[in-house]
Amino acid sequence: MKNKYLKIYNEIVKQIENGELEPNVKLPSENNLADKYGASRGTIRKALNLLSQNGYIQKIKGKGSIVLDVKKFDFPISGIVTFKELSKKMGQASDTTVHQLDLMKPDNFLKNQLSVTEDDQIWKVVRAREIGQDKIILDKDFFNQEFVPSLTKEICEGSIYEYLEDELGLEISFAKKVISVEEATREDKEYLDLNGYNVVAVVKNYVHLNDASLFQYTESRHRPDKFRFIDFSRRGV
Amino acid sequence: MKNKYLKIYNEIVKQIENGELEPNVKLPSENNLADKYGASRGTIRKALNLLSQNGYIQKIKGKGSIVLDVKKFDFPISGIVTFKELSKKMGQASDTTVHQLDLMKPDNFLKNQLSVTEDDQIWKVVRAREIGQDKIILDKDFFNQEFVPSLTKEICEGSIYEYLEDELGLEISFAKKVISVEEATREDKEYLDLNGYNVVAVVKNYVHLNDASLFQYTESRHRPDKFRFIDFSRRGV
DNA sequence: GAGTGGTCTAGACCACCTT
DNA sequence: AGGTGGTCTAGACCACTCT
Repeated sequence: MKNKYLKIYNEIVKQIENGELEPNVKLPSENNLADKYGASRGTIRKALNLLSQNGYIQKIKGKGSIVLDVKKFDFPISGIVTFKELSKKMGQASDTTVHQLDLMKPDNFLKNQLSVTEDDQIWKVVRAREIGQDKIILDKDFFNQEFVPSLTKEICEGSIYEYLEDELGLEISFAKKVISVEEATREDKEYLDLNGYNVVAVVKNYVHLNDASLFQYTESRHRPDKFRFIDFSRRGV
Repeated sequence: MKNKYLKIYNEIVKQIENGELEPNVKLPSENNLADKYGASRGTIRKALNLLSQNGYIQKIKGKGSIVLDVKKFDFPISGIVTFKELSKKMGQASDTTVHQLDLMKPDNFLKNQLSVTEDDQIWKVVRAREIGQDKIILDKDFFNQEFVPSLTKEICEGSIYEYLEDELGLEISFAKKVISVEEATREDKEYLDLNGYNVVAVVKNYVHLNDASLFQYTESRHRPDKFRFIDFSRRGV
């Protein structure tokens, strides 16, 4: 993290999360901060815009920037977050069971979801996620082998993302998520503790790399009473 | 719209949505665009970053910016979108039935959701939304009267947002949404065509004005098979 | 009128990719 | 080596808010 604006951003985030900067107090003005951090106003503005986008502050023209009550915005899953990060945030014991790990030819469904041809090979990973006592989430992951040459049970039991980013150096860039509610399949009922529910909340995730290529399709199927998705958005942009 | 970077952004958006700029083609370089639009590189970068955030392009360091396939990203409800905009996008006939429109004292639940005191008065609006043949969405809106002095049945049958923004000049700034799945209440069953479902997809929406004050709480309750929520997000920020 | 955030400019250096 | 996007600077003018 050598970027000055990121350092400034992170420092202020820490101060807000610590409580050093309390909700509703005003930040110093941009010119003030520029002096304080030895940066130009442009760099300060870049940091403040990040804070604004992520719901930490509100900028008001002619007045200043005020700190928002970030505690009221409990755990933000907005964006791309992995199961491991999530369960850590919730502070609960978690466990992963790998039910399937195969290299296969894409069927028609997958050829549609991932942009692959007949010849490509696809990794299929099916994992049940346990938080607290119950198996609550069924993750079905599909990777193009072109990007992920090898995959082991051990990797799947931990965080595949860590492996992809740290070991393989893949740079995940953006994702489209589609959230819906579907009837529970036989597979859902077999692998999850559905507690009598006959529907699941489904998050379909299309993950792209830095060069915009689509390399992963994921379906995350949640027991409805344990599902929450939080979205923070600003009007206009 | 007098901002130069917004004009440039909108021009390029139009070109992408028209098909003048096809997916996977490279945009001109930033220096090129700066000449072309008679702007500085900083202004061009502002426009391009907007395009990137909204899923129109992908910027790749050292190479250039490429156009993403925006048609694959069908209707994006990401962010704050009103029912009227949504039904227009889906190109279907739509209808709104106002079941309740009252000025009331806040109960404990509302005092928690909205930041109001005993003395404030709250508008409560309950509306059923029909798309196609079925009543699919039940909207329960709560406004602080401090911000919305008067409200009529006619306004509620159209778009409350248009009224708030155009007539009252309120500037909606940001919102937090929480998506979950809940058991259908007696109210849901009474006002909606639930088709046998006993759960609903619920979007709880906390809407803030420009000065960060919370002025509206909304619950949008959807029949599960008709519910979709789409989220586009970039990693890191 | 003084202070604030929003926009825009012109120039500089860097890391990265292509050739 | 030359082009590209990413960062940073210093200065300018504007619209808005407060007093």
